Amino acid sequence: MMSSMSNKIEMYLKVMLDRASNGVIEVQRSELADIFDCVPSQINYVLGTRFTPAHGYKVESRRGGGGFLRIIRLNFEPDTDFQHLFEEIIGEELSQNQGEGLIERLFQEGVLTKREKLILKQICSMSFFNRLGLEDQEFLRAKIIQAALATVMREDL
Amino acid sequence: MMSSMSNKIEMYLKVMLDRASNGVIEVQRSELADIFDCVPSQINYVLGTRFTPAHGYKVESRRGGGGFLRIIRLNFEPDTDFQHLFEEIIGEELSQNQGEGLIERLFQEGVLTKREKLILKQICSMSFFNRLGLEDQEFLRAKIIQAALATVMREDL
DNA sequence: GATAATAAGGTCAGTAATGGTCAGGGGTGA
DNA sequence: TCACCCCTGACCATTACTGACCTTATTATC
Repeated sequence: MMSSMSNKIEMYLKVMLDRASNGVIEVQRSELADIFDCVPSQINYVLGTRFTPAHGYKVESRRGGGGFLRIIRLNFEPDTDFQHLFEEIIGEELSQNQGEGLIERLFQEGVLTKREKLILKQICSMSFFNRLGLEDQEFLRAKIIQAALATVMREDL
Repeated sequence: MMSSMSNKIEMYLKVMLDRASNGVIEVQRSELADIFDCVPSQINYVLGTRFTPAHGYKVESRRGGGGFLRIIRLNFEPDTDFQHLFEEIIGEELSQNQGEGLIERLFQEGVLTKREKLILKQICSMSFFNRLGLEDQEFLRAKIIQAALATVMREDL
């Protein structure tokens, strides 16, 4: 059930982003918290767990009077970002949440098919990972996505 | 002889699955335990003994607030090659050669696309594996192929 | 200008709400 | 007796939510 408050807030923001022509929206944290009847810091929780760079979003903000949150959907330029992603983001370590976010994003961008997305998500969430230390888990996730990307990037397919 | 509680829970879930249009249901463990007046862990027992890939089902879950169990029916009949395949590789360990052979076979049988085959081979030959002991390596390979196979057989794809 | 008041948003530790695991007890039939 | 289910409960792991306290920007006042 996708019905936790965090999920609702996430969907609400994504609908707003879809409606915005340029993939950028600005909202006020306190106003959003009012709409969903939650504490303001819950908004930060949602942003921190669902709108990270790995998920394909960037968040900017400003405090004080006239403050705001600006959520930017990063657009994916296949020719440049693909290579960039492969080399830089994925060389690091990925939490499960970030890994799934990245896989989902690659699907949204048409890089992976739905089946491939589900296979990779499944592999990245295998219980086997629990045997490993946290660092190894995150490294392995990164390597798995990297391996998949390396294959998908091949030109002879 | 009275049907055991596990049998009742099993039937209940299978009726729900029949009613669901796409062979997928989501339930809450604690809610189900409440309905049958049993401890929550009994639900895990039922899932672990009756809803495995070898039985033609796959279970995904999420912990924490808003958590759930998702039961997915797989798209193959009992007593077919696929069932035997699952039984074969469950709990087994696969050398790199065996792993690649199995992946190749699944491709030949039309279960995996060419891209999926290459992705899985790439993953199974990652250098990361060298950090692990031989036993872990082989176990991980088996788990990866199981995960991919179970995913690809989902009814809702 | 300098300063105080006001109006945002940020952080983090703690609590609540889920599901997972495992060792063990209790039947039941061969 | 022994093997095999079924069932339980204590303890663990993960995700969601809250509130107290902190930082920064703008605006009003002197």
